Amino acid sequence: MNPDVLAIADRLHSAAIHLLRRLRKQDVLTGEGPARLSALSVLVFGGPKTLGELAAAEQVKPPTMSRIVGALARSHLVEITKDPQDARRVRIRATVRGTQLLQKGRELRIAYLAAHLDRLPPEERVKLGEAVEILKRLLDDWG
Amino acid sequence: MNPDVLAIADRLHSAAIHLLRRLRKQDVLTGEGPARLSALSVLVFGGPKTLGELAAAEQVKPPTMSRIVGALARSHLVEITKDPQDARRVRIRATVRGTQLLQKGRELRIAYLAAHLDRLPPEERVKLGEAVEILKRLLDDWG
DNA sequence: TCATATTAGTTAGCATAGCTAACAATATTT
DNA sequence: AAATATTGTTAGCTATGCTAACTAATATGA
Repeated sequence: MNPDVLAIADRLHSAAIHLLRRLRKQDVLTGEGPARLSALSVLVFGGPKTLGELAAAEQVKPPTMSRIVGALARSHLVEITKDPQDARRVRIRATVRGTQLLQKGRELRIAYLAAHLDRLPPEERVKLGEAVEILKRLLDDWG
Repeated sequence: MNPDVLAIADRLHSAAIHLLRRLRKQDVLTGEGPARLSALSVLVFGGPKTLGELAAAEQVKPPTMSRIVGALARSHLVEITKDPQDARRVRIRATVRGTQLLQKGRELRIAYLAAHLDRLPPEERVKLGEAVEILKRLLDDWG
């Protein structure tokens, strides 16, 4: 096995854990946890979804997503309606308030990250941006 | 504010969340959760630490680390001894079994990641590796 | 048609992992 | 010696992950 892959996997794992710990400290300022913000983000950028679709998009089991959506609904960040075609299904969509809150979280995260990303040489920032795209594509067709 | 930074922050956040959700499914095969494996990793690669040092390294509060270390000790993955110089302090170090378990987790993660990283063109894999180094350095002197 | 099977979500209950507040024990400082 | 500071632990809250077991609704097919 290629040792480069070993090192990349280790460091990627570690970096992801520590990055999220940093960002979580900012995210809590929105009053919602990371799983809720992430689900909300899918709804804001990807449009309305059923619970099952949302669970699949977030790589989470339906009961977990059910609770997350319930909390978002109680905070009036999403709206739940029954599907008229199939009464088993629920349609979930972000409210205006949900969209605004996501935007606020984005700004908090940016203000925080920017202070650090700005210390990188521009070419390193570009490299990081490219790598994030690679990683995003990798995750999208992960299977 | 540079919109590139906004996009990078968003996608980096999202990618980190989704990557960890994927990897967690592998990590549970070791029988220990991600926070425990991460703390164990610090001990294995960084040598023995006090509880406070470990909490700081993991960007977590002492009570959280206290519980994590307690669980690791019950599984005989770390050993706890009192500091003879200062009886308030505890020294925590990985046992042989802890080191072996970490290695096993590494192998599981690799086997899983490698199957996906291998599908990337080599130059993209190199880019990803470089970006991870940039990110690691950024996190290390985050402050 | 009506019985059965499948699918979509929810509820209940468990574990991990984060936090703060309050405490105990030990060192340090005055 | 007494007050203060440091180090960890305990108790108890919240959030997020899971599986198992359930309800309700749709699809299938004898």
